[in-house]
Amino acid sequence: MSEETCLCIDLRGAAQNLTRRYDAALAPAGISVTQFSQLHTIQMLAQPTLQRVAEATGLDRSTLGRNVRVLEAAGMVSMSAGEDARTRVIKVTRKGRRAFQRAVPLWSGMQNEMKAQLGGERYTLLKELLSDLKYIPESVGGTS
Amino acid sequence: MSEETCLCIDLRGAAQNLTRRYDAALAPAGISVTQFSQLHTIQMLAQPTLQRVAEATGLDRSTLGRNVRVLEAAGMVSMSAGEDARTRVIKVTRKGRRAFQRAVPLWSGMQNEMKAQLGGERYTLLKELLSDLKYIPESVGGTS
DNA sequence: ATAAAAAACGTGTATATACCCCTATTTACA
DNA sequence: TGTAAATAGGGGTATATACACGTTTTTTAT
Repeated sequence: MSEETCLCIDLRGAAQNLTRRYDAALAPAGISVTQFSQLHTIQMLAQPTLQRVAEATGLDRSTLGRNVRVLEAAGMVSMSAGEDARTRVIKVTRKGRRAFQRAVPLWSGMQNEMKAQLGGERYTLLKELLSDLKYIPESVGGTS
Repeated sequence: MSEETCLCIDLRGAAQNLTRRYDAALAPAGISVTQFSQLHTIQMLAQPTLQRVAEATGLDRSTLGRNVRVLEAAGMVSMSAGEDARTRVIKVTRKGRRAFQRAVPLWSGMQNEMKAQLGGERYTLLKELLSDLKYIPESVGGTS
């Protein structure tokens, strides 16, 4: 009798739940898991434009812009004009690097906690399944 | 060399992706997947209070209140004072029921699309893993 | 060289979400 | 019974997110 639950809603619920847990774990470093992830991306890309970061994260450009504004207000990143006058280049500040570094072990702790909770094999499986969900097939049913 | 990705961020990405797909699928019925899910919950609970729905969905009460306000503005639900003067009771309107009914086959289509994309066994596995993620263990490492 | 197309960004608007604090009402207890 | 505690909601504030539209700058094609 129990009805089938919505995969999308279940995914969102799990994401919200984990967000709370990760945010709580990172709190001592003064950043959220969103900020942690974005600082990481910006550092990796080395002075990228908003567009680059948006592509790398899969987020909408305007979303990214607003998220980065939060990081900027917190003094974690700074923006400056790029060579291409249309662009603005993002740099992680010293404060941002320090916060990120402090967050790394806390984040690792949470990742390990999740591996422990799910079990290593199931953790790997979940990562794989989530990776599959990133790809939107043109037509799942097939056209022919 | 490839660095480990954040489980939380991966989950959120998948959830955002699926939300887009489900929303697109439900668009002909005039509701989003959020609204679909909430209409379903409200119908199941039969004239519940905000609190009841919040508990059932695992969302914050204030979040629920704001979501329901959107449904109310769309004419999908109506609110009226409950016996307990502190509460407000939510009812799905005829319009809401019609929209929900029209959405059901579209939603089922998406669910099947996801099963097809992942494969039935992996779909089931994913549901199981997501269910596990709903439970926050007091202490994963164990205290004793 | 110029006009059209494309790219990068900002803003407006809207939903989804959470946390905190305040108010009104109900319940429990002493 | 009268007061303290618990419960249900509302509103403020803030982040995360997307889409549509407009502006500026660069590229491309003629």
